[in-house]
Amino acid sequence: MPGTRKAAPRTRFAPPQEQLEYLRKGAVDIIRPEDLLAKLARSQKAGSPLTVKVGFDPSAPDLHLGHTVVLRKMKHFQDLGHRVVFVIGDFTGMIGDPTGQSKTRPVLTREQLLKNAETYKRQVFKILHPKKTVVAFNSRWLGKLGAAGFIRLAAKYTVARILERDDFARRYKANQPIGLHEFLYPLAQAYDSVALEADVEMGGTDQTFNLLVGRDVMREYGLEPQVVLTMPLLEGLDGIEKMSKSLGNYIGINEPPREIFGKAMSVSDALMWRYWELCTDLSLADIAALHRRVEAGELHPRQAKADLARRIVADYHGEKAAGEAAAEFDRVFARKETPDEVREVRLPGSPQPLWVPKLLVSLGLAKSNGEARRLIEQGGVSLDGERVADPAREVAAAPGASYLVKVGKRHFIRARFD
RNA sequence: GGGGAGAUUCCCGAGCGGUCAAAGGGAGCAGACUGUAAAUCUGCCGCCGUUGUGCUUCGGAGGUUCGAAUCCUCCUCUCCCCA
Repeated sequence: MPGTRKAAPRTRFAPPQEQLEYLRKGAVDIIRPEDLLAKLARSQKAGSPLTVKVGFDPSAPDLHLGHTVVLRKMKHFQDLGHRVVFVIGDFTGMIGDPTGQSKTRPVLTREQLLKNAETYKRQVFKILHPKKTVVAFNSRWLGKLGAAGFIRLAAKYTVARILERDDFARRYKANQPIGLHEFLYPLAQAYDSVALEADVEMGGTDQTFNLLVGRDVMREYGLEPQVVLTMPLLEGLDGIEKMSKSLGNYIGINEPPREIFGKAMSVSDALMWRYWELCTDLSLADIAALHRRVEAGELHPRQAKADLARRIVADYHGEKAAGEAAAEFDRVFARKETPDEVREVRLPGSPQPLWVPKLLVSLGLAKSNGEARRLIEQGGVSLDGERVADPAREVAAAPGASYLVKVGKRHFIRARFD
């Protein structure tokens, strides 16, 4: 939508070349660097910022470390004085990004949307500058497009070009279904760039195709193509798949400090360097130095990892919480003691004794009596620090009774009977 | 519109009338080891407190059979080839 761009007060910008170097750090690819340089130069001359756009899916407002890789780069743009637009894809969310097989998504109500947007903001502003960030919903312009407008948009691209997208190509070859509407996703996203007259669009490397379509479509609408900047995808805790909520290999930035710490500690030694690089602000040179010290045996890898975990927690919960999480971790795992704070669950008391598997199920530590039983048989359950050996074991459940239940290495719950 | 192939437990994938709660792999969980891990090894991995000639599951609904994931009919969905 032309005219969206507000006339910003003249700002002083760093030399274009310097800005480019700063933005390059950590980026996988910039298409094309010379275009970016030209835009930066023009922006500096005019004293007006570039518009940098990044889109986010509205249905999953729980941000994890993987998202922060791009967010950090957005912040770099803000640091340089540019205008960052955080696009919430409420319209495109109806389609669902074809990246990976997405299931049919529920259409969100207006209320849910606003709620999700709030959740987003709360998390995103742990990294981005609140005042320097524009939040926009893409239904604002895509919703107005109408059927005719959409057809005009679709006419600007060809099936063959869409099929170039490796995700589509792969599915097509593998005889897997591709919904027609999925073809529209990249186009709708591209139209966001048209509406915002984006100078730069950023995303993970898996977004490369979508981002490039943006360039083509902008050209079709007579606009200067955006520069595309891609950031690496952070591997999840398993070190293989990309971090994602559905794979369960993520660290959510809203998770409690000790969860974040524990999860960060669980990454492999090799992967830890990747996290240092993509999830902290430590410079590449400093990370390399750290790496050398570990290689030389001067620094124990565990220590390096603990420092990493601590930094990550500190970013989202502050230094104090990070220190506590570290101490807690040490206590529970290194010294195998009980955490100082254990979640307490209240259960209705009864004069009848309670079968331990049932106790585990009502505490949510097992899905069925059978599973609970197996856990006991495998020696994974202890009560008040004592391993439960007998799956038939019963326990008094009179009001006032209380047990410290431990399942596996790190699930502690205090059960208290009322 | 015509012809063909297919839908199996979280995922991939075997099974093709009983011996199937269903091979194998992956994921997950527990135990051992450790530096928290990773790697490795071991065990578990539908439900049921009496573990059984028990119950529920193999896209959906019926049917054949003493007996069906396996055969038949219809339906839904997917893919391929032809038009």
